[in-house]
Amino acid sequence: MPDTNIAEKTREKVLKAAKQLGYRPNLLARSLRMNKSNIIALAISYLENPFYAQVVKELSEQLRATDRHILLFTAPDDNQADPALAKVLNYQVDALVMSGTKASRELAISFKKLGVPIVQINRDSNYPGVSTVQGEDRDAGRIIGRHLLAGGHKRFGFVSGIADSSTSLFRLEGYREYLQSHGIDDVQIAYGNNTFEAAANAVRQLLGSKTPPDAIFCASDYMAFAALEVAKKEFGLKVPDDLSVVGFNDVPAASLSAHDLTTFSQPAATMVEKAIVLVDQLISGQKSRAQHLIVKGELIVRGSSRQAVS
Amino acid sequence: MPDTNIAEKTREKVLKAAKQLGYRPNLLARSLRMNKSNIIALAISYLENPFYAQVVKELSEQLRATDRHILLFTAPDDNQADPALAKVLNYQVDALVMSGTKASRELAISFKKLGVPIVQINRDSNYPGVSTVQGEDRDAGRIIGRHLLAGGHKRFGFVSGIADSSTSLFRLEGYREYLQSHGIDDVQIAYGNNTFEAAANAVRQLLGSKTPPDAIFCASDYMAFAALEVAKKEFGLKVPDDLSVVGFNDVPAASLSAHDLTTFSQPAATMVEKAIVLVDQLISGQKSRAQHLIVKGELIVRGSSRQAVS
DNA sequence: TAGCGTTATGAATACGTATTCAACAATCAA
DNA sequence: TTGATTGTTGAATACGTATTCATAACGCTA
Repeated sequence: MPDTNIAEKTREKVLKAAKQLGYRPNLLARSLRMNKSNIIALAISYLENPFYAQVVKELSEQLRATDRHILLFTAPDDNQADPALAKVLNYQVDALVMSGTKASRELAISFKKLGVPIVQINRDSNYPGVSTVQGEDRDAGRIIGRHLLAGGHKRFGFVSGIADSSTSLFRLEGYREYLQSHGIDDVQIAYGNNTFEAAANAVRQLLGSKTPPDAIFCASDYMAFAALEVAKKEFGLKVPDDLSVVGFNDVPAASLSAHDLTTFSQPAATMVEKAIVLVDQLISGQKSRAQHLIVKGELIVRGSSRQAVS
Repeated sequence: MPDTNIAEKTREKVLKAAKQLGYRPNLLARSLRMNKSNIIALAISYLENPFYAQVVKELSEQLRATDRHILLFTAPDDNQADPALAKVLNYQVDALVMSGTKASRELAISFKKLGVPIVQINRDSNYPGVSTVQGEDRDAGRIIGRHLLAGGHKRFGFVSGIADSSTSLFRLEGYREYLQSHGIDDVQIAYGNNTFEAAANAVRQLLGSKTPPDAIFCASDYMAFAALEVAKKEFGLKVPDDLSVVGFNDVPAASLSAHDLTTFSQPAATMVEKAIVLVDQLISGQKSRAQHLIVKGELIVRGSSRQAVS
């Protein structure tokens, strides 16, 4: 280990070089030489949804501690990350973190071949080399089902994200499962695709049906805001008297009295923290196989859902 | 120009190399050689404010058209971008775009020395080599002053961002100027520092005073949401009967009936578009001096402010 | 003075790309 | 056939860094 050497001379040099000559190490050259860029690619969708904005913020801030930075890729939605990511590998990034979107199997395999770990936040995956950090989707669905059933609701709706999004599917499964085991077989489903407008349309569809639900579980707070808007403004419904609305994520805005949204929490900061731990373990070779973590949350009951009468 | 050559052979090579060998050009090596990375640094604050999230999204998407990507730096607030940016220059980025934060004079000079253009979105600067894209801050302040005065208000408040933030200062100046020219000398100012909690405290301070304002102009929609929350929930005020609240940006959520916020629009997409034009002109040497652009907006009157009686 | 271990210093190499230059083959005109 | 022109190819170089290897300096002992 030839690195614990002279003190005075090195100090002199460092001082001279750094200050006097204004020396700036070229990080690109270093990366080229070291085969390590200290750059993490982040592929993300739905930045207008505060949950994902939080993910960006947290990842950037937490990564700063180790002098790493984010190369940002935005994807249109869950299934269209690949085109944006076509050239990620060319940047020699140390890892790829994805949130609100996912990699195709082919892309996952390309990454695996090159030894670049992929960690997905808030999406499932069983592709080789893809690790995940998820919330308690299925359990949360059950808990929300229980909460709504206990509130005396009769007809249940669900506003999903993109149809094949794992998070939406798991949440729906838990929801359905609980209701089914209590004699409710019918859950009306509409697709909000994680955008405000599509979610508003989905709610219009649900509430405009012959037997509109009196309880709607939305797969994200962001879509739940659209639900509240449409229900109150367009259908003149009182929340929670005529309709209960439940969201997911516990985004800060959910606690505003203007929304007062019942929701299931999913702490972005914690999820990002775990994702970074995974990235580090996978880069260092400490773990070689893909890991799958769950971050716990809890039901936050607020005014948008009718309470159980006891 | 020796680039329009053989067709068959090149095709063969490309096909062989690209597909068969899985060749991936190393963008870092290319950048090193070309002295051009196709990477734009983005320094941004307040990602929890949807306006800035929009900026990130727009910049990323618009940059994709030219195959450039964002290296992301998040700063705690207006005045603390420098530490985060300490090593930007080492990445050989082609330009630095800043929004919601600004560079120090020293940093600006470092960038100028190295020929790396800086473009600030939504912040002013007269530092050498720093271009800006701003909204109509001063005019907007005047227009909001006129709107509120016409609404019959008597006591005027202002919730500012960080004290020395140029946008807040300009907006306040226009606001004050209009009111002053109509005989109102007193504007009560409190500092919300662009965070929700600080804005809530600022509003508590304003509304808790002996002569609380009946009109509050907040320097951002995000802070205006805090104002609405505090006014309604903690002070039991009716908006706009007891208090009018006006924001700035016309963030999508402002149009929700839950907020129904009167505001002055500032289109993020357009601002980003102009910023990219500036970046391109400055990189190509088409323009050498710093440029300063204004993007127009308009007053969007909604239910959070009392209307003029005619 | 030669020999030894420690430590500093200098030169060389490689990372993967783009550019440049020289060499070479092929085509065509004289 | 020769010369000129054009097109094609290969080798060399440079970008800025980290590593490696060899050399040189130093203090000490035999």
